[in-house]
Amino acid sequence: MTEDYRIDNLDKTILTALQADARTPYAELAKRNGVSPGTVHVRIEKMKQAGIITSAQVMVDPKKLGYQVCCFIGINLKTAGDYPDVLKQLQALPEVVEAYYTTGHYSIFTKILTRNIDALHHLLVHQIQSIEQIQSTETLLSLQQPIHRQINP
Amino acid sequence: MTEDYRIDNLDKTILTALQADARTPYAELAKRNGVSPGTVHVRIEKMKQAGIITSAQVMVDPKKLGYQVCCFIGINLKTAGDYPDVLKQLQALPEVVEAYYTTGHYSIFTKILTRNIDALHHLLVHQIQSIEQIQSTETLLSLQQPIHRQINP
DNA sequence: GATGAAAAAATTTGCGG
DNA sequence: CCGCAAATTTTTTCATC
Repeated sequence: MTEDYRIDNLDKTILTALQADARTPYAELAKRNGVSPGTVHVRIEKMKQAGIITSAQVMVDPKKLGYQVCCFIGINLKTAGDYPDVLKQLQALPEVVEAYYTTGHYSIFTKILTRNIDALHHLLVHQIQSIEQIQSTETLLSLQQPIHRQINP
Repeated sequence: MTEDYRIDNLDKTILTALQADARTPYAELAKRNGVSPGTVHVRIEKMKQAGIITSAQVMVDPKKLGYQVCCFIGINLKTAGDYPDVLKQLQALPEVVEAYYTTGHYSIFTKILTRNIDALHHLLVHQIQSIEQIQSTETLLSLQQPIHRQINP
């Protein structure tokens, strides 16, 4: 989290493996790379310190939790300066899983998960479009997500 | 990965903790919930079996790896039927970290990470717009991502 | 910096309630 | 289905190269 650090090849292979499976044993990573588990440990700690590794998260399948609908909502504000205030209100909606401040068509671009279409409708009308600083919204419904991966170190 | 499973309150608190930190010790989760580490283990295995937990991933900060630019590219196809073929070509581009098949403005909606604006320009012109089944694209540049979280179980 | 073995910690298993 | 505790595996440390 502190200093910069330029990763080498060993770091890269370790990182790639951990991006796929955060619980790959250090001994396994060590063997694959012809180094000792101690070295693997040191490298991982350095990448954490450098802020390259931000966290280890268990990933869930939203559908299996009952969140069947995925969509993007592009938002346009009445006034650009209202951005921080609107953001705060979006933050309070747990269905808003991502938000981006963007140039182009929209001021704010969000990714949304809801249990079903009714819930999306309700969220859109009663929680989002009712935010007074919002001028207009546009919804893109996702039918499928064929690509879902992390960047290659 | 096999059968359905309706999660209860204990599963929920375990899952929420692991979404934030996949390496929270089972003993810690057990203490927080007043159960034994063995029980925590059983619950986690069940959620894995049910496909609720899909993986544990180390998350990286793309900027720290030199990927300074994040954007979305909406793609329109000449013919809707070209979708599988175009997808295959997008899959081959590691900068395309997410792709969605969407209704609305675009046929395919992608999230892209590149090292800098020049790299984005190159990717757009020489790798994406040069795919012959693509009719048009629209780029939304992300300046900031103020919300980034997982769905609440 | 890296090693490798020893120490500490966490996970997994299986018996019994 | 849960808890306990033993057995196993993994992580972490540290003296040494």
